[in-house]
Amino acid sequence: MSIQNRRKRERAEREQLIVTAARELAETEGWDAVTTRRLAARIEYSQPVLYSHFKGKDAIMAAVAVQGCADLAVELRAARASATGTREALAAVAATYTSFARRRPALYDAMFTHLVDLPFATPEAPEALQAAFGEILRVVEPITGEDEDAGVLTETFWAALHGLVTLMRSGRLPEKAHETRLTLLVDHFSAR
Amino acid sequence: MSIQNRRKRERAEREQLIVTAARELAETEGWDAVTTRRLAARIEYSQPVLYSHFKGKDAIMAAVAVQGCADLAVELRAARASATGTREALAAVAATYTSFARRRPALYDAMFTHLVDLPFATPEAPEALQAAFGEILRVVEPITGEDEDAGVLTETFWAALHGLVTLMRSGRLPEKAHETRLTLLVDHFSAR
DNA sequence: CAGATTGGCTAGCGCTGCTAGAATCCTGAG
DNA sequence: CTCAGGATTCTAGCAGCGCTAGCCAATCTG
Repeated sequence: MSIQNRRKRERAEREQLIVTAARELAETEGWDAVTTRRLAARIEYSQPVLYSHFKGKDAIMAAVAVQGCADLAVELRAARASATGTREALAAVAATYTSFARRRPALYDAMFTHLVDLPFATPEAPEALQAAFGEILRVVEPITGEDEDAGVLTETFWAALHGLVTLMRSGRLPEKAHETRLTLLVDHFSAR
Repeated sequence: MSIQNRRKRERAEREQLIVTAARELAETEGWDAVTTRRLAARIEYSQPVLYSHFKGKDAIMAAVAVQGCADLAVELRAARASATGTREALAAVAATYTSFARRRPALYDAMFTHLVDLPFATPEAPEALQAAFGEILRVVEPITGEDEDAGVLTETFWAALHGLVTLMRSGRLPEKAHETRLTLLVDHFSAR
């Protein structure tokens, strides 16, 4: 019995090792550098071992994405907690969100840009993902109008943040005016 | 002289053929299906011919993207022209923008999602790109506040649209509430 | 200790973007 | 009309990709 337990534990550890290695490699050299060969070399196993844990490269990215969601949720929660007013909380969460995306671009891409077959807007979505969304929801709720749906408004606000981040990161929006754009967005959402 | 002219013309025609074939292939089967081999077969030339016109696959995508911008600019202009009030114009352009992205996802990706080394927020940006941005700018200008910059506000509004589109297309936002989100966005930007 | 089973590895498939060098075609001079 | 020279296009191949079939060794079971 205990032997199987140890085996299972070792497997889980190795799986975590893969996810961590993939994240680190992606964060330092970008996702293009995360090839199955390099990843296998990094964890000091052969390629096929990866496939005994994950269906394919996309599944590994998905696993990294889920962990990223947890990280993001933690940061957003802290931002929300440290802000006082409703508008301040919205601004703080927005700033933290975009900051996260800029500090950890590879992680952000795995979470929200790359095509990963994760369930998103359903109850089956990973817990960490729902937690991150929930943090945004909590600061959007207070600025939701009578005839508005807080969930849908949160989606809209989130999308706006996502757009700002991705367009800026790909060089389509100048970095210079980022703060201004963020302020404009928060203004237009919190003003009544 | 005339012979060189003919050659130049034929070269230009072939280049256009490549761009068109790439766009068609991408629109019917996605960018993953646009390999240099398939593209070469489609235009009935060998692979290296592509590289005598473009630096690489990315450059071909960039060329497709520029044409796509022209298409988008035309649609946005029509939408703007057919709307009456300021809020209606904003809503019409927003709806047309998201509609374009949903109708022609591959084209949209080449323009705004994929990494293409096109100059964007500079005077060197392709004319078609500036035209498309200008169309959005023109409907945002009237809703710009006293202490706001129309250009930056346009960037913000555009980013919001982009975020809505990309998150929805990747399955991260439910398609169902799209219209509602669009309305919310336009409301919050046009309301004073 | 012998046999069954699990698990990892080697090797390889079909594909990718891209390119060096051979082959072919066209042009313009004699 | 012929033919060298230059431009142009093609064949063939490189290195690397994601992924997998099948072998081999270590481990567990009776």
